[in-house]
Amino acid sequence: MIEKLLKKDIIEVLEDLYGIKDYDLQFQKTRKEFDGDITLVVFPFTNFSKKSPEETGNEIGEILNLSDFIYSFNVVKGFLNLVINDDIWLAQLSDALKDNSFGFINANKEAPTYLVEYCSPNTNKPLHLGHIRNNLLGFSVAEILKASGKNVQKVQIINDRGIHICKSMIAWQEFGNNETPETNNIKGDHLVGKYYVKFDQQYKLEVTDLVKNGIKHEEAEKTSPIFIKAQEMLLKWEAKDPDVIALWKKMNSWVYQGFTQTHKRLGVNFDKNYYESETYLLGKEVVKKGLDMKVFYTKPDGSVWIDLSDQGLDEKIVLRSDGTAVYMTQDIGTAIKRHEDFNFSHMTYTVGNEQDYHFKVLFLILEKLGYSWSKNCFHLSYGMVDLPSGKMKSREGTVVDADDIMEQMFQNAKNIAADLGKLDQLSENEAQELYETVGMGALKYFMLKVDPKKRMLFDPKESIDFNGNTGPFIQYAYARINSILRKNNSIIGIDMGVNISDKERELIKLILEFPKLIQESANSYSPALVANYIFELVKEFNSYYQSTSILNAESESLISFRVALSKKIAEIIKSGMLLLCIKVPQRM
RNA sequence: GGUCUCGUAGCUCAGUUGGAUAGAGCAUCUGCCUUCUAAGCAGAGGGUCACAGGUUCGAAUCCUGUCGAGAUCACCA
Repeated sequence: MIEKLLKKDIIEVLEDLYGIKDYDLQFQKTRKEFDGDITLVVFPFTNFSKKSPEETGNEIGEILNLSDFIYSFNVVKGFLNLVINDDIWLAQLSDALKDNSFGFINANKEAPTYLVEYCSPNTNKPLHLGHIRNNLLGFSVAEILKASGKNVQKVQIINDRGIHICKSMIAWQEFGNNETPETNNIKGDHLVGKYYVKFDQQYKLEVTDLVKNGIKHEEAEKTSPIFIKAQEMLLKWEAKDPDVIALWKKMNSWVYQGFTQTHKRLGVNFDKNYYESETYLLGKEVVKKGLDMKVFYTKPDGSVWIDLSDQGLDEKIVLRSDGTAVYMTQDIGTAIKRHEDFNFSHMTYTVGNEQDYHFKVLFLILEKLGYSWSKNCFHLSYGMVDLPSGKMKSREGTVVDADDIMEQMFQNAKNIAADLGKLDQLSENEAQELYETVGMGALKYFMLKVDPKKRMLFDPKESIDFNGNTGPFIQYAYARINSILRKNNSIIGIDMGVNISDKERELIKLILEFPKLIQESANSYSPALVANYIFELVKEFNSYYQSTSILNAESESLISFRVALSKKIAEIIKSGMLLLCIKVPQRM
């Protein structure tokens, strides 16, 4: 905000002094070790001024210093450090205080619609830590986009059909003894996952047996009885066999109950679900159209392909020789359907970076088919969550289960609270709620503070931290401010004559960055920017809190100013953390 | 092998279109609760930004190459 005001003045000065027009100014925050608030980089002007960087900086500074904004200036090497007048900061803070949704832009009807897809699970096993990253990223990006003034729809596509679910179904039929979530008190998605594992075990046994009997390994993998049964079941499903469909519906409903529970605890939600069983046939029509347009071509065996070698990519199949759809076909169809459903301007797919290639191809195909909105489709490609031993592998039992880790975080929060003797003032219900808030806060912040693009490491042996750059650290600061506000919440308004300290000035500057930060994290689809910003704000506040008494300040106007400053910071912490799907406690 | 991504302190990570002496947290060590909540604060040590060139006033950031890690290149999803 301040930059905008300054910009006008500086551009004038540059034109008067050196005849420079419309130069793209480079501002940066003045580093802590120097005196000043905003720094203008003057190196680029030396070409025009024909003087040293120092002289150039001084020349510009002298004239700017006449302005009301500037209190003083200094030049170090090629950097012109500007000290802004305190009443400017106070006025800006005062404006921010009046704004109840500071930093947030409400989307009106004309605002563009952004679709955000995330989660998109298979229905044959429960969610794991990787899904937690996916869900949190997708949800958070959606919230950040909303905050930046977009209309947002959260969607997922549920991969509810195919050979994988048939494997669970067959294994349940063969070994399940009619076990249900109710009879054995097991969460539905875990129950179905159990039979998916059971299938795999049985399959391996059978393959081993066949190999012992002299059959080649490759052959054995294709002829094992249980594998054949699964394939037959898939065919029956596609033929809409009533018994198979009934079983399929029953087992999927178990899974959905489980997913709903997990999503609820995680705190994420969706505006619309797409089911692959309903969309897997979409796209075939489009392939025909694409053939007419000569975007695709047919091979002798009848399969349909696209040649992307001129874009540096390969040939890619879009329809099997038997005429059935592949993943790509469905995704083409689903994308088009979504555009019909929502007329979105942008669509984001939150999917791991192992599918980078797939989405590159998908967007290219949509473009070649003439869907101009394809250029606004974005693959939010995030890195895998790895264990110290490498990738999580369900077959090796190294998968970190989503429900387990959430429960573990709750227990950790409870234990730590007990160690710290925090239990006294709270009722049992309040205490339970607090453990949940803090435990989940630690987990979610841990996942979101890392740049989405980067792969991240999770070590199950070392539990997630509660100190330092963590969710609970931030929540604690919020609770402390709340404690102050419970004692004094009377803000008379900012006295413009109040003297502010360096720390207070730094805090005001940080507060004023919040609106821009939301826009930046929306533009870069990065909740990590929000996380790191809140951390910086809280760190600065904690230092201030420790060194400065808020309620015992020397004068009424100073108390009022400090309470107002703290309150605004608490508001930003709360609204910022909500963008990360993290709640903040009143006490902790 | 082709394509893509990544490599910053012992560990986990920041570092906005190239800018000043590369920053946090954890871990280690030293202090601070009679004062608004110590899940906190203040401080110390810890670096060849993988390596080598190049571009320029200036490079962790851009380009090229080398090494290392990962992903992907299926009539799987």
